[in-house]
Amino acid sequence: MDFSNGESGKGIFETILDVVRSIPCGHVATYGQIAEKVGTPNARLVGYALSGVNSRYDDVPWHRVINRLGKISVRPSDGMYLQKELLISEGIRFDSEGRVDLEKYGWCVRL
DNA sequence: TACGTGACCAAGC
DNA sequence: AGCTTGGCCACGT
Repeated sequence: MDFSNGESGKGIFETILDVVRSIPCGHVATYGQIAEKVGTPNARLVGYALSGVNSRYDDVPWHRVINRLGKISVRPSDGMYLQKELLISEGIRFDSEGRVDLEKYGWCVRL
């Protein structure tokens, strides 16, 4: 991948990463919400961007990003256990189905 | 330039 | 909330 975007033309890639960085501690966001924040891409690109973060960036709380069902989208091979541990460390709880309460930990969606 | 891929989402059964 | 189908966009070869 060529991340040589420079300051002149920040690619959507970093744009998504920037939004992920803005996720507050102890909260989780869905791909759809991030997509909404970025304002452009489909949720699919969010997951695509994070796939790169997983192995390239370490300053992005990718573990706070989950799918619409409030479940971890990452495969066990990618570090899904790590994500669960990180979320638990933030105070987020998982149910028997490995899902998170979006109603409680959802980014700011709950009014 | 074109094809295939991907940590998704929405709608239909 | 279970499963299947279609669609969208950016990246790699």
